[in-house]
Amino acid sequence: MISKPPLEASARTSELRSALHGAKLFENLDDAQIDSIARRGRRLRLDRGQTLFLEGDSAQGLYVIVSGRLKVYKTSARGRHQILLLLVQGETVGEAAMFAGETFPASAEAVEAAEVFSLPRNTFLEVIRAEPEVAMRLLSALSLRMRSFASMIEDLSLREVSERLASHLLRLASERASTGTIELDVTKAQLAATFGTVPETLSRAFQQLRKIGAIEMSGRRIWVKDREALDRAARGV
Amino acid sequence: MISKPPLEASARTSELRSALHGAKLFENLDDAQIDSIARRGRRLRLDRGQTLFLEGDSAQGLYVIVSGRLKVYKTSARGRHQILLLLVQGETVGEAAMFAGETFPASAEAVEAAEVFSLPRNTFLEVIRAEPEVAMRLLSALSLRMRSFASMIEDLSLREVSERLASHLLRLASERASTGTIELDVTKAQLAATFGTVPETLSRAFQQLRKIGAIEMSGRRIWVKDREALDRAARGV
DNA sequence: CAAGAACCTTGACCTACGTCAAGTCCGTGA
DNA sequence: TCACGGACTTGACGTAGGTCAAGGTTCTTG
Repeated sequence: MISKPPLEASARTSELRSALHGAKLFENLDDAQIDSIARRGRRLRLDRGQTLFLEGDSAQGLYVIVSGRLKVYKTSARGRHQILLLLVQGETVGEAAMFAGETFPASAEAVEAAEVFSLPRNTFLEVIRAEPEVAMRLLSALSLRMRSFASMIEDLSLREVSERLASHLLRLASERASTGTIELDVTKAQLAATFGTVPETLSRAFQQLRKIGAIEMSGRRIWVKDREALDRAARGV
Repeated sequence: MISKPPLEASARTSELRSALHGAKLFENLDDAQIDSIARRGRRLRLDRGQTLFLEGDSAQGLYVIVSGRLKVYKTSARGRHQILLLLVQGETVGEAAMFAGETFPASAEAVEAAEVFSLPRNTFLEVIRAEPEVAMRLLSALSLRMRSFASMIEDLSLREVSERLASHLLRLASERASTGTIELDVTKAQLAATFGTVPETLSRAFQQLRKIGAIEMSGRRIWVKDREALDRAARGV
């Protein structure tokens, strides 16, 4: 890092600034504030598969994803995984651990090479106290996350795997307001772990949706052939 | 209500004040502030089984439990229930809906006769803006709830019913720092719904723990006979 | 106190889904 | 070009746990 020429370093600094600006949490801060935050934290590079923290680690502060992707997950005694969150650029993790308890309730690792910005607990608490707007944004970020956790609980407890899959595909199809084509951006093993299941079962759920004519599939590319049917499958009808 | 003598009414007002004071959210506010809040909200009485709100209802504001108990739950298409939260005096519900989305993501009803205090959205937002400390407490309340949701997800996805039950009993046993006797304060049907299962399965899980000598049971009273065994059962060994 | 109505348990049965074991089909790198 | 590993699929199988039905026990309430 030290050996890199200044120009490169400055390019990367501005990349960091824009990433912090891009974080919903800091959206309303001005350049001076962003700079001050940027100066007070550290950057970390993570290779694919590298761990950011493990469940039970003491929580040092807040992490902002600058680039790449991370998963936050729980592991069972028998080695299965449940993904709680998939984080992309601009998202944050570790906020909750700062306000409740001293340790992380789950583990985090990079699913592809990533760069994260880590802000010490106290610095972040200062920012919150100085900028009520940041606190408000944090409240809404936590609230959204709670909502998504609540629906994961609902899914795990009350809905079948193929219903969860169908819902997920419908959401993707509408988000990417697309031609009816979806390109998965995660491996199916990861997708399975976000649904609380295993690759084999996910695979069978895909076949099930194919059999009723709701989708066609090739690799990670999926075509929605019959939205009505997909909708019915999502509702368990 | 109108027919009640003034003395009664004033007694009930002070009961409300002390309930608001008892709410972690408002702990640090002084009497004048509490009074101002008390004046700006409404009281609601709920009979056992009565609904406070349904999933999808538009979120009016914040509710503080003054007395009694409520459950917050999701319902499946097939009529099963998953309890997300059991709320007692001093706890609040509806905060998250105020910051994320317009509607409640789950339903709430009284599991025993209850009284709740309802504070309009805008009033609560004013309080938060005026009192950063309230925002901080709200952040920690949401963080704690997130943590508990995360562990529900873990339980549902990665642990068996008897493991969840054993953990739950261990927690109760240590909280009530007791003689090894636990008195359940919910019906077993409700307990089942908090574990994401049905009464029949919960009943069998109890028998399983009894069979290994971990507990003895009579009605809602449970004796922990072998803490070691219960601990092993909780960890799935 | 009687009579419901909840609540709880038990047995028989069924199914969704996890596990184990073989594949197949890539893409990458020597 | 081959081979190796990772991603994905498919089949066979076992089981946790959901459903249905029946019966017992404990609370409510007239």
